[in-house]
Amino acid sequence: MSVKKEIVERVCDILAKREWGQETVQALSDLDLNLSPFQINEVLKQQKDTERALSFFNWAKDQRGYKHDAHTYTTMLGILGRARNFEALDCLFNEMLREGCKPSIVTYNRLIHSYGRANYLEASRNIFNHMHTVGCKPDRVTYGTLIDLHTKAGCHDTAVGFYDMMQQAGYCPDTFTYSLMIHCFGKAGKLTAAYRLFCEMVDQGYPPSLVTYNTMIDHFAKAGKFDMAMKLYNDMKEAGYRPDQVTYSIMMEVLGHSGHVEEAELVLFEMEQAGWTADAPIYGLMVDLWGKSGNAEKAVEWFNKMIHSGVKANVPACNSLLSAYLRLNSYNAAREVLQSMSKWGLDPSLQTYTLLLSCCKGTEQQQQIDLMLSLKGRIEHPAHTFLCSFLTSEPSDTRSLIRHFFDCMQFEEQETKRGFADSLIDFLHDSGLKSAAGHVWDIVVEKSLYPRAVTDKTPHHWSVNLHVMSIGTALVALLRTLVLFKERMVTSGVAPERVYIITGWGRRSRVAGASLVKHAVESLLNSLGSPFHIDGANLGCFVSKGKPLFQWLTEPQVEQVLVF
DNA sequence: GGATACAGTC
Repeated sequence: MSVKKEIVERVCDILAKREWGQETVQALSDLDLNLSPFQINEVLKQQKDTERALSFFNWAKDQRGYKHDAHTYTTMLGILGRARNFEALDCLFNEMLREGCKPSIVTYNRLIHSYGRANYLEASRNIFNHMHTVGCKPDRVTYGTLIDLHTKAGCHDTAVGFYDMMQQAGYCPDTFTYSLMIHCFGKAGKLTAAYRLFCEMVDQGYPPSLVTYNTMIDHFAKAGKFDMAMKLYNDMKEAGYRPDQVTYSIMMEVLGHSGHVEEAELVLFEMEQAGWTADAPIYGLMVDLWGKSGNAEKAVEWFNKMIHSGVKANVPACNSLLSAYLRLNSYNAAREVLQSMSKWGLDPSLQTYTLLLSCCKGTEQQQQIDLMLSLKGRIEHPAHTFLCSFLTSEPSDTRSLIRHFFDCMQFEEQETKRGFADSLIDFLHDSGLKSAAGHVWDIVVEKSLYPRAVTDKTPHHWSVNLHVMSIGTALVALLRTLVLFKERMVTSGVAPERVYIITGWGRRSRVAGASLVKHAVESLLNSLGSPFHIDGANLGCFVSKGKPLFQWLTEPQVEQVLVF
């Protein structure tokens, strides 16, 4: 081992031994070394604990003749970003500038990533714009990071915008960026565009990576195009890739969701034969698949298999098991899952609470309601505190309460927050608390949790997309959006040519052709005598023209329904 | 020497 490497290891050992303190400082100075920024950086990279990393970083700063460089600052900024300590991160970045250390492209890329992963997307875009003003030219990684962040937030159009910008800036897409965009189009439901890019990358001489194959296979499979998924799976093997855990997970999920959970089990065994070991997420997937198929015995069997194989249960796996029991109204078993979680030191997540909330619906037996409430009350999650204060608050306080709660949930994934919001709105709507449900909808729109729900295809075509929502959320969203459309028409004085209400026709529901959302929307529209109708081949889409729509919206009995 | 992607709770 080189002397340089040995020094780095000795420093790491000292740091790992104890909490940062006087003893650490003494031990470091006993080494009597003049560490270079390179070595400091190597040490920093190995630090898992943010506080310790920062103490070491500050200690280094005080060493005689030492000065941090762009690499060490960047690494430290990355560590703070990962810990979501933005106060310290801003402070350190300012210090970097003050010290005359010029941020590099990597520094900016890390900042963009740090803010974006914490859902501060606007801050990410501001940094991107700031780069231009200081003459730092964004590179492929910058664009790739922004594409990924916006894809994850569901802002697919913005992601495409960054892809176009990247090409205008003179960068051709590479394997990495192609994979990102294929994922983006797939997530946006544009399978054809995704596959077109896949073919384009091959034509351009960029070989698809294992990740590209996995992504494309997943999107084909989720869209029900199993022949294409299978073809790519074979192509992938022909290209010399061996399926990895992700490939196997994708296959298992597809099989499970199309009613072939036993085949999914076989894939897991095949995966083990191929030398991979099942981890908590893979076991969790089996628990989930059996649970969703209504077989709680098999779900718990796999859960126990996980424990016995020495894999520690994680929160998602527990949620899957909990969900399996709740689905069958087995509240005592559900309670035991919650107790086990607490015993294992696993904190219930927002999803745990969402599951319990979704179960509070459609129950008329007082005994079941009581059981549910006792389960929910057991959970120490901010969501429970929020819901309790929300249900008892003065109407004038509700909006600020909701806003504050979602502010506290800043770091949760969009999808998770959307799931909670959906259950909450559905629950409130179902309980007859329409006005409260409307407030929640307004705030989640304000927080961009449904970036694709209300869109304008062109200035003359407006649409609202309800097809992934629960019934209650879809109805609340529809009424609120109609109010919005009406206000737009009033202020602009212009009526759009077409207005679309997209409900889906049930492709995603268990029984094809039976969309509960569509039926609920249809009855509401019919009961109010609306001008919306099914037009053309899309059975899940209601259409109307702007002018008759405006007239209808101003009818007194309609206005009455819209005010809540 | 420092930075980016795929599956898995709903």
